[in-house]
Amino acid sequence: MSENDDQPLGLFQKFLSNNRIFKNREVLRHSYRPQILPHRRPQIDAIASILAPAIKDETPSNILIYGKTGTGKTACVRYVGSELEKVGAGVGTGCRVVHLNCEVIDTQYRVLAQIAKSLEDLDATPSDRARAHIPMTGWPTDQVYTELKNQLEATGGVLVIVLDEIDKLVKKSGDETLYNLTRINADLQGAKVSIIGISNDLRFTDFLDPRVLSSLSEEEIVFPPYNAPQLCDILAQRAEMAFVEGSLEEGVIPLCAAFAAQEHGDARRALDLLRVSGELADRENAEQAKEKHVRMALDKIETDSMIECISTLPTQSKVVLYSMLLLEEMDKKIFTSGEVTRVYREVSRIVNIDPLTHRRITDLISELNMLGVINTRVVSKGRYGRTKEMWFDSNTKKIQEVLAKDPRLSEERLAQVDLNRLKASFR
DNA sequence: GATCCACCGGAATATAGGGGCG
DNA sequence: CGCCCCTATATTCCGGTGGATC
Repeated sequence: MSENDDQPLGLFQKFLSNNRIFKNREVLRHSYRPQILPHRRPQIDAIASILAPAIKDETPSNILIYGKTGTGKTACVRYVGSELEKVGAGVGTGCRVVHLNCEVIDTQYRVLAQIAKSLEDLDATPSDRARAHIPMTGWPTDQVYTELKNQLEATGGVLVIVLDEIDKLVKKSGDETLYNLTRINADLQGAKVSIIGISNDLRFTDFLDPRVLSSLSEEEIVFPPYNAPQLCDILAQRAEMAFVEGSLEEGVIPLCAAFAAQEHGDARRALDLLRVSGELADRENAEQAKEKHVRMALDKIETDSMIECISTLPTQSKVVLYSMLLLEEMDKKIFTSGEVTRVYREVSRIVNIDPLTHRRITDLISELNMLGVINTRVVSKGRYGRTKEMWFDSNTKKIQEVLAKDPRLSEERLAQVDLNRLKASFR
């Protein structure tokens, strides 16, 4: 590690010379958009033919797209969208596409504001630039709505609004946004709006008003999960660009594909596996990425994402999580929300934090469950009530380490928690 | 079977903090 | 500044309930 310290550049020398594994690692990132999307021709054609009327300045049908994560939904829509914009510009009609990720932009206000903002960014003319743009907060929502309509009328043409992860939007703030958006055409003279909704959840339409649903799902397209051979094709295509020739052991790609196929055919996952496998091989100066690196990568990806997830938790959630760790330490492998709350109250006193109510804690517990940090299930214990049970299934050591990094949960403070007294109160 | 515990989880409401506008 | 709007977090209230025990 330190033999070349006396040479100039010594520290980074080996990184410069070492390109035994990767040729171009960027190709393996999610953000990279390949020109060819293998095994998605039918879906691309379907989207394109539905959107085609936009070129003739007619309103395309709204589309709902279903498919699990990593099945290429976003990539395909982006691809068709950019082609449409290109062709539209050539013919001289105004076709514009706005892409929103509803996981981030999850309220009606933000959706409307973001659409308007994207439009401003697209229309580069100075007069539009000069117009007062919509603040990210502050206005009444219907004012934003009116302003958006004005912007649309000003430029005319067809606007395709892509609502990625639309199920998140509906779950967090209901279908009012969609109701307004699907009706916006009725209020417009010169401009036309068409909506593409992308959803991971097949059943999210249960939450929708039937009128919204029928309007939104004039067309439906399903993206099936990739199977292992298809994933192999995708990986092979990228690997050719990303890896130095011969730096991949033969079995590596099929193995990555197989792992990812087990997990609902997630191409993103497969690419992560391949990239991390390469990185691990690179780091240990191996000639080739081998199958063992894939297995190491599988493990690394899992723990890395968990560490990231836990360390960015709000303090209160960390305290709740810590309380669960204490219970685990007391040899309670499964514990109820009531127990967690009791331990939590004790911990919150020592850590000097305002204690939350039980109700709030159940919400935090549910969040931890959604994040996959713990597992929960609701069980009835007959006469002894109904409660939510939870347990860890990954290594608690790592969680402990990550939590300890938070200054408010430092070792010294937590040493004050009287385990024995707590334990006694559960007998 | 009927009962009834200990909590679940929806809804309404409060609080604090971001901001615009006149 | 006061007034309004939006969001996130949290509290209060409460109807609802699965199934072991009576």
